[in-house]
Amino acid sequence: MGKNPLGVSALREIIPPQCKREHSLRALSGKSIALDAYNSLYQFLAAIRGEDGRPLMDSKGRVTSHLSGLFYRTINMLEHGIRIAYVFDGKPPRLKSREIERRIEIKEKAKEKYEEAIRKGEVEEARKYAQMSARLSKEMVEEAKKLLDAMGVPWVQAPSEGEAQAAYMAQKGSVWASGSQDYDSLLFGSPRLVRNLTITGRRKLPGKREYIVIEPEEITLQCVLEKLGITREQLIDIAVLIGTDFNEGVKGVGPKRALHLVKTYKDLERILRSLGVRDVEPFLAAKEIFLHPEVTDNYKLEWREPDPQKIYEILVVEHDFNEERVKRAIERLMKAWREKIRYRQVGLDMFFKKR
DNA sequence: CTGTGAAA
DNA sequence: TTTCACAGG
Repeated sequence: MGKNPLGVSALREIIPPQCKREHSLRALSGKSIALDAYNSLYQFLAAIRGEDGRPLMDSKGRVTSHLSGLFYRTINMLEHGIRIAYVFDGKPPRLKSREIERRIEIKEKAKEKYEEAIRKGEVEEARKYAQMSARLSKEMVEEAKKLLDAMGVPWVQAPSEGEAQAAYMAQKGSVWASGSQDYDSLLFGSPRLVRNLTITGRRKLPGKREYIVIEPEEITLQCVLEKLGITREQLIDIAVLIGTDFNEGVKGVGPKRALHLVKTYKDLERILRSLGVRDVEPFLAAKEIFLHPEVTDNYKLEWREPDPQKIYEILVVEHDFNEERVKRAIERLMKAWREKIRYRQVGLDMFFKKR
C-alpha cells in the first residue's frame, strides 16, 4: 500500500514541549481563530457515528454528522466568546495529487473492510473502518457553508490549501491564531497555532474504550524556532526531508536526524546530496509551496446576527434534526452573539497591543 | 463530537 | 453538582 504516511505529523516529535501552552477555553475568550474547515468536518464525520459505525443521516439518506458537529461546536466556541472563522480548501496543489490518490485508496480499502466487518457482525471493527473510510462530498461541504451563513459565522474560500490561507490570515493579524490538528500551518508561517479546540476535552484512546482529557493547546512559531535554533525556512527543510503531503521524505530520515542535518549543513540541496538523493526537484517544489503558498486577501471576517429561520430550515426541515434541540441551540447561539460576539469586532487584542 | 436525562 | 451512558439523524 505504498509508503508509510509519515507526513508532517512527525513534526510533533521535534516541537519543544515548552512551546505547548495549555489553555482552558475560557482563556481564549475574545480571541478570533481561523479554523481549517476540512480538518474540522472530517473530525466530525469520523467521530459522530453510531455503534456500528454508520454516520448520522436524514430521512433521505444524506449524511448529517458533519452538520451536527459543526453546529454544536461552533455554538460552544461562540458561547466562550471565541470568534471562529472557517477556511475551506480550494484547489489542491498539483503536487498533492499523489497523496490524494493514496488517501482515496486507503479509504476504499477501509470501506471494503467495513462492509466485511458488518457482514461478520464485528461491531467494533466495523466502527473503526467506517471512521477510516469517511469521505466528504461536495454536497456536504456546500451544506456546511450554508449552515455557517445562517449562523452568521464567516467562512473563507481559500484559493488552494486552507491551512495556508488560515496561516496567512493569522500572519496579517486578521485572526489571533490559526486552528487545526495538524502542524502544517506552522510551516505555512502561522505565528500561532491552536490545537484541540473542543468543548468536552474527551478524546478516545486508540483501540481502547477509555478517554483522556485534552485541553486546547497553543503553540507559537517563534518559540518553536527559538528553542530549536532554526529559521522557518529550516523548519520547512526538516518537513520536506521527513515527508509532507507534497513530497515523499528521504528514506531513513526522521525528525531528529533532519533537525541535525539542517543545523549542520544549512542548505537543503547540500543535505539532499549528502544523503545520496539524485533528484532534488520534488523536495524544492514542496518547499516552495510552504514558503510561497497561494493565498488571497479577498475575505472579510464579520460575525453577523444569526438567522434562526434559516438555521431551522436547514437543520429541522431539510435534515430532520430534532426541533426542540435545535431551538434550544439557536437560543444559545443568539445569546452568545448578543453578549459575547456582537461588539468588539476588531478584538480587544488590537486595542491592548497599542499601549 | 456533543446534548441530555438519569444516577451518583 | 458532577459523572455516566447513550442517542443524535
